[in-house]
Formats: sequence, structure tokens, C-alpha cells
Amino acid sequence: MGVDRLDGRLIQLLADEPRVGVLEASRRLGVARGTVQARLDRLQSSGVIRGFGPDVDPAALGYPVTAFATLEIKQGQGQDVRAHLATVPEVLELHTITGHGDMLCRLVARSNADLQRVIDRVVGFAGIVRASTAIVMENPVPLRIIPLVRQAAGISPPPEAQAVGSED
Amino acid sequence: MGVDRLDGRLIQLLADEPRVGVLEASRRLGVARGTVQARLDRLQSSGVIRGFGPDVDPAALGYPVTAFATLEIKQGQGQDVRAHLATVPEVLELHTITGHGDMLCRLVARSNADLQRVIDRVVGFAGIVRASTAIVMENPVPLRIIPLVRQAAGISPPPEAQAVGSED
DNA sequence: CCGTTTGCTGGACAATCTGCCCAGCGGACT
DNA sequence: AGTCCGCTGGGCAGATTGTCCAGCAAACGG
Repeated sequence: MGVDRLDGRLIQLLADEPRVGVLEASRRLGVARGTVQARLDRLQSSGVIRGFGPDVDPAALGYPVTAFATLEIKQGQGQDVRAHLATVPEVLELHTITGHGDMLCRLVARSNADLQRVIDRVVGFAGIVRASTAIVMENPVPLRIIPLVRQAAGISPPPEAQAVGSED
Repeated sequence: MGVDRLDGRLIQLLADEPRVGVLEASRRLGVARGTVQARLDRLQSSGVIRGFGPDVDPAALGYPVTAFATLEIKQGQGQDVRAHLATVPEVLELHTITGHGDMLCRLVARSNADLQRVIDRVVGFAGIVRASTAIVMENPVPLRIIPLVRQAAGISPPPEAQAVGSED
């Protein structure tokens, strides 16, 4: 298990240009097509690559506000709260965590005002004792995985090591 | 701007089966191929769909531990801290947030022990005053976007509204 | 109310890619 | 030495893509 250099380069290539097919990838990587096909199959069946789902921007959907909410849950209500949150579309992600906050969830909303509505809906549930929300202002490092892939694959130094700044 | 029913169905289809091509998608959706192509082009150029990058699982790369760290930054050190964190592969995501914590970042590590190394590296920087870390135990709702797409597209009720539980 | 613009349909074409199979080859393992 | 495994290089039929076109209907603007 794990990924080698070729796997890493393949993943990087796919991340850079998702449209490349197996044939083109084999040309770019300088290996036979069958090799790329085999690697791709292995990466997918081993779960390293979960899929190639479209990367949808919530902001472009009309939800430009992102926030993180820490929730404190009443003992024994975990399952119910999870089920409740799973039904709220604006809850993009939910984790149970260590520490006094019991859950951490990522929310989006149409505006700061709309965020209130979302939060009300989120916390409007018996099992939730308290919620603490932090609104995201900037997103200097958008969700990324390539640097980690490079490290795991033993690929030397990322070509760029600065370049900071983005919106959200 | 915005997405209509067809856009929503297309995005869902792509999310369910990323391998479908334009032709197959047109068959599934019951519209002409040209229509699907036009919609896809529009969704991408309008930024709703950012891309189709491979969805890599950190756990499968050998980083099964996820954590969120709230960082408190020394005044005026924001830029430097961002640049610093951007160089750490285990930092998958970084946000600046409202509230007393100034930044929130998502970390991964090879183990709980390894997490200490990662945190040391993260906070081992002059501009960071304090860090508070929460380890993720479970991930009942993995990062998702489809429910929001459905809502934005005006697609009625999600077929499943329960089904909770997952790992991380 | 009419002309125009826009979006979708249904079809056609060449070029390309995919899925699949095969033989050979070299390194690693037993 | 014998065997397994991964990669190479090639071939082939079938499917898909990129592109362009004409017809149409609904929405739009005057």
C-alpha cells in the first residue's frame, strides 16, 4: 500500500488537467498506456482516489458565506443530532471531535443574514445544548491534497512554495 | 447566474458516476448531446464547477488522523503565518475566521503521535501565539455538496434523508 | 404584433480514445 | 533455476469527442 513516484505524478497530472485521458496521461508521464491504466485502476480500487466528482463552488451556487460551528451535544443525543444535521443542505460537513465542543460542522449561507436562518435551523434541535459559530473571512489555503501526495510519493520539493492569498 | 433543474441533475449525475461522458449523460438526462455539452461548458466557465480533480483520501495515503486547529495570531503577522502554513503539506486547508481564534486549519497526520510533530511544525513559528487542537473522531457527514445543489436547483426532496454514519 | 435572439434538437463527420487482448522482457522472490 | 509481477509496444473493434448545421419554439424588445 502507498503510492510511488509514478502514482504521485499521475495524481498531480489528473489534478492539474482533469480532462486528460489515459492515453494522453501515458504520453505526459512517459510510460505505456497499459501502465497508466493499471495504476489508475489500482489507485481507485485501493481507495486512494475515491472518485472524480465535480468540484462545485458553493459561492457560485449563491452561498458565498462559509462558517464553522462548534456544537455541544446533550449526552446520548449524538445519533439524533447527526441525523438532524444530515438533513440540512447547508451543512456541508460534520465531524465529531475531542474537546468540549462535541461536533464541528461547516456551514454555508446566502448572506450573513441568511446565516442566522441556517444556524437557527441547525441548533433548533433538542439535543443541541449550545453552538459557537465562526464566520470564514478568507481562505488562504483552499482544500488541497497535492502537497501531501507529493510527500507521500516521495516527490522532492513542490515547485512553488510561496504564493499565498485567495478568497472565500 | 444560478442553476436550473437540468444543471442540478447533470451535477448529480456527474457526482454519482464521474465516468459518464457527455454522450452517456445526454442519454441519462433525456436531452440532446449538444445541450449537455453547452450546460457543462457554462457550468465550468461560470465557475459553478471548478473542475474534476481526483478526490484523494488522505487516510489511504497513510494519514488517517484528521484534526482542526484554531490559531491565535500576533497582530500583523497574518501574511507570514499564511505563507508558513502553506508550506506544510499536512495543512489541508486554512481559513481566517471571526472570533478570538484568528485562523482555523485542517490538519492530517500519520497517527496521534505524529500529530504532535505536525502541530509542532505548524505552531513553530513566531507569529503564532497559541493553538488549540481538536482531533476528529468520526465524520458523520463527509464533505458534500449535492444536497445544496438540489436546493439551489429547485429539485424537490432528496431521495434519502437518513443514513448517517461513516468513518474518518 | 412582428422580427430577433437564445436554447434545444437531431444528425453527420473525421479524429481520437477506450476497453481488451497478447507476446516479450527484466527484476524480484522462492 | 523457476515463477510471478509489472511494464512495454502493438493491434483491433466499438464508442466518444469536437465541431458544424438546419430546423424550431419560446422568450424578448420595440
